[in-house]
Amino acid sequence: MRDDDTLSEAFWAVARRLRHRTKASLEPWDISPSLARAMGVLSRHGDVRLSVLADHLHIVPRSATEVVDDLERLGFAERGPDPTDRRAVLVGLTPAGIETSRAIQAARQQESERFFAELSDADRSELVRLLGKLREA
Amino acid sequence: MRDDDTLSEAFWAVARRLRHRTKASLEPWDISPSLARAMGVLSRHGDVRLSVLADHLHIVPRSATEVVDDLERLGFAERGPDPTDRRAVLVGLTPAGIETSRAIQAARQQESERFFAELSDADRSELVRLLGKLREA
DNA sequence: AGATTTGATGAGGTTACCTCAACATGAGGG
DNA sequence: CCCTCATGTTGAGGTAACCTCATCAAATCT
Repeated sequence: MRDDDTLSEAFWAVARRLRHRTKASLEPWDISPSLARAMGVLSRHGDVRLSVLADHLHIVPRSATEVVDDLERLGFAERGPDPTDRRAVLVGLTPAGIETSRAIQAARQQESERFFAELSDADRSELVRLLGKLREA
Repeated sequence: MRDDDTLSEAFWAVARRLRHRTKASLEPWDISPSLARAMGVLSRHGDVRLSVLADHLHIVPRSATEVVDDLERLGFAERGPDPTDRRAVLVGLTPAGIETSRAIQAARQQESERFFAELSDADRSELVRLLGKLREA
């Protein structure tokens, strides 16, 4: 009964394919997956502290500093003071960042749709259900 | 109907969890996931050329050189000449490598079983079916 | 007020890759 | 047989996306 092994193997094979597709869909903007993810978080949450951004990305704050550095360099995000705590930094998208983020999310969603379109509607919701079970701790 | 987006999100959430588990299961041997993968390939295919190992790992040959360097340093693999081509190098596991590889694979499978045990038998085969569809080009 | 905690960042490290160039060996054509 | 071209591996050097540890200022607790 070693199809559990087959299961994780199959899972990673699909993950690899999905990852390549996702990466390809970012090509028009010449932006890395990790920056795109960060922009997604910022577009969903508005101005947040750097440490909050780090939490959402599941990285340590020090690493978020670098992500924000990169986004600032690209003109997609900017730092501002937190009025309630002078140690803290609030990070938010610039107008250019908002626009780009929207475009990226649209493209990414299209890619995702195309990828999972290999499944029927019924199969897709089945997959959602199964993945939902595996997400929980 | 934008649950396609939810789908890839859910997929990555599960991937993250599975990756952490897998990594944790390697702790007793203090070996990196990439070396463990390479040992898996070597244990399945016996002595292979470095470039063949690279193919299996989906990395360029130059990177396989480094993987083999590491495995050799750990005493788990060794290089030998290819009798049919003096440019080539055959890589194989040492006895210690074979033993360790077996232990790792057992542990890894146990982890995988535990992970997917959150699903019923029926759900598991359903997931295998769905992932199978998504694997194809 | 003084001690402790917290938020961000400088310095430096790691993993797992990559490209490009060099070098030896092998294979095909004249 | 020699010459050219292709192939297998590796040296040199680079990158992305993380990490830890130390530092420093600002906030909070006692």
